[in-house]
Amino acid sequence: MYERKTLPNLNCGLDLIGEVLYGKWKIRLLWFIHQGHKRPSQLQRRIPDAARRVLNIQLKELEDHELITRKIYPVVPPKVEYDLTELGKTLIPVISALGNWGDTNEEHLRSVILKRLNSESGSLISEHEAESDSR
Amino acid sequence: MYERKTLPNLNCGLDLIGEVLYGKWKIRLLWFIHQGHKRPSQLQRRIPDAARRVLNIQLKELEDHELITRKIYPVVPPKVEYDLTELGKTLIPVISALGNWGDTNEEHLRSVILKRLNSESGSLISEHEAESDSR
DNA sequence: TCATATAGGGATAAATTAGTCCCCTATTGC
DNA sequence: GCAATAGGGGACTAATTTATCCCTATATGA
Repeated sequence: MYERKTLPNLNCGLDLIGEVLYGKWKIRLLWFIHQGHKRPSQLQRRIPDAARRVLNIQLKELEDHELITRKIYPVVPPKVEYDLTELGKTLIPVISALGNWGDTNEEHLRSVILKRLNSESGSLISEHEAESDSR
Repeated sequence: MYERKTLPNLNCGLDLIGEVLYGKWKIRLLWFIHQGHKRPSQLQRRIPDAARRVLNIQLKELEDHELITRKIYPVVPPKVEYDLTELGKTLIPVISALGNWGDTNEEHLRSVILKRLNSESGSLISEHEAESDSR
């Protein structure tokens, strides 16, 4: 396992929430679990861009941080279910606020993000290509 | 400059906000600017753990994403001031919600974060050392 | 017998982010 | 001239996070 070389800051609330929420897929995992997609395979289907391995690791971290619980049913084939803990549930309104802000400003955000990407020279994709599926 | 090799997901609001808010110090930068610490040197004093270089880079990203503006006064020695844009201002309540959640659950979070760090084997620091300044 | 589904993990590589070092500009003050 | 102040940036390295590849186990169905 990877071993940290520097200690995280844990001074204020923002440090703390950052520590448990950073991770490319964590917020989505919490959200989908909240929506009732509790089994690993369901979550993987909802987040197809993430590698299985990575979801497992981030789920484990969420569990270690006590935002979700992991229940193993002793059946074959194996069955596992995640649920939000009480603490995890209190995070839902916050995540919801984040998502709403993003949705509200969707156009603007997509535009400035793509603008920045394109000006990075290599230009992975043009702003045009991004909208029309010309292939 | 570093050039991305994979495109970010920009499907939903959570993807979008993630794209503009990820970065170790960005949320704090927005927060402190909101509090009136507008000049680079002031921000650096408020966030001493961050390297100057890194703050500059993240400030530039926030500017590119139009969450802050950068005003240069043509004086010597140079003077620069950052301000939140209208869009940036709408993010303040969300950041505030994040911080409040972290503050509210401070004890629990610090405890589980440290527990996880310690169990990573190397044990950078003991839960004890963390609280008493025994040196 | 072989493929499928379910859940998971070790080793390793690639991508990304953060941090360090050193240098530049121009003025005021000693 | 030299130091301090204020704000930056290039080149490079280190830290961290994400992704890939491949392997385990068991029961069911074709």
